[in-house]
Amino acid sequence: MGKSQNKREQILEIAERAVLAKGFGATSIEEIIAEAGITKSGFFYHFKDKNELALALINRYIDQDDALFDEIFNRADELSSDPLHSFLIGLKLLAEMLDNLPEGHPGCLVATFCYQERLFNKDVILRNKEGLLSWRTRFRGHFEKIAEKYPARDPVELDHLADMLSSTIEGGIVLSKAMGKPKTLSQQIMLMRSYVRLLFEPVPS
Amino acid sequence: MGKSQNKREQILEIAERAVLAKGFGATSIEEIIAEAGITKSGFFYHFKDKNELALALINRYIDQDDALFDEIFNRADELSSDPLHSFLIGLKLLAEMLDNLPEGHPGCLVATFCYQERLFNKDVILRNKEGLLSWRTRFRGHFEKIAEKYPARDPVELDHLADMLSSTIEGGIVLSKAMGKPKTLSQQIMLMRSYVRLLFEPVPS
DNA sequence: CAATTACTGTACCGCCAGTACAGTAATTTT
DNA sequence: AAAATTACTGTACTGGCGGTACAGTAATTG
Repeated sequence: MGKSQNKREQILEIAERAVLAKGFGATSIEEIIAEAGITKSGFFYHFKDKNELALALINRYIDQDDALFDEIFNRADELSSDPLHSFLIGLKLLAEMLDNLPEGHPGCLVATFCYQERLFNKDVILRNKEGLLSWRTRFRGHFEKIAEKYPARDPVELDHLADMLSSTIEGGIVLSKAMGKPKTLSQQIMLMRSYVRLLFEPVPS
Repeated sequence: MGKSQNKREQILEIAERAVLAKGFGATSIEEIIAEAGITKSGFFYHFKDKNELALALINRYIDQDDALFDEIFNRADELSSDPLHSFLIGLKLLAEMLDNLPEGHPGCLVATFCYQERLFNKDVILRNKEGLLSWRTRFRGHFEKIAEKYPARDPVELDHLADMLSSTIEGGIVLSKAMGKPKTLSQQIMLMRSYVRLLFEPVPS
């Protein structure tokens, strides 16, 4: 290879930060290449147009998030073999991890992209949707095992419950960012955890 | 007055739709004036720059949302004088109302703006934050009355619980838009309703 | 030694935000 | 009836950006 090989990765990092702070349309290629120290030709060597950058950004984001959820819930499974308590531990680990980000959560690309859908082609929109669906499948798996062992105190659809975690994270990020309070996100996750406990944990009779 | 008087309002309507579909930075003044049938000078007569448009948009959005919450929760108060049941009715009315929007919720300006903060000046950011804080105060009022009468089954902060409704709405809108399923939003609100019931409603011993 | 990778450099087009300022038709105030 | 205000139109310009095109090049790989 020519030189760095990681210039592409650097572009993605810079672009993600800029897109989360200003939106995709307002992020200029010029500012990205200025910060990355490359020329415009260098950028268009890696991405044939801005939409290809968007696709690479969302793919990267979803892959990273998947890896993070794997790590957290695998760790939780090591700490308890009970599906309910393992999931509750996972939510706590998630909340703690998010609380330890000094600047708060930087923002979710899925959320920004859904608020700028007119800017993207079908591939990007589809990948965004797939990310959400994969998280639904993942979390639904947890709730299926929980509901098998513990009867729910209120009849709820497991798909909706699975979506609730994605929704809580998305909503929590919006409140955190808009109010300038990083802790808000973890507080919302802990509230959802409280709901899961009330819904499934047997009353200590 | 010159002619229409409502051109300003028309600009705001067109701009809001465009901003929710493409982001603020990607919404050009040219397209707004083209759709409104005015000239660029006409636009700059009403708003001295794009930031003033942003401020007018967020003010309008928050005012409309406040009016909507007033209507729904006043109506709920007419249907039950009990604070818990009145709030549960309000959540149901809200979910039903959102379900009856044929195209789904168009999106929340507070959410888009928080994902594009670098584009706005302090006034806009502040107004965005104030909107969220006013909803916290509003919903906290409901939870205070509920908690006074019914002991919570889990020790939770009322501010967090109040934020949970804003968070549920924001998260639900993101999922609805990204997945192309308008019903997701009302489903999430009904899940929050289920939580409030489990948290406060006495068990029928 | 040839091909590939990862770029640089130069030059250009058309669109858009924003500025400036002069003009005007209708309405309201005095 | 005259003056002022409101709500615009019209024209003309600057500078920045997305995107295209294409030629060149230094390092690495097969």
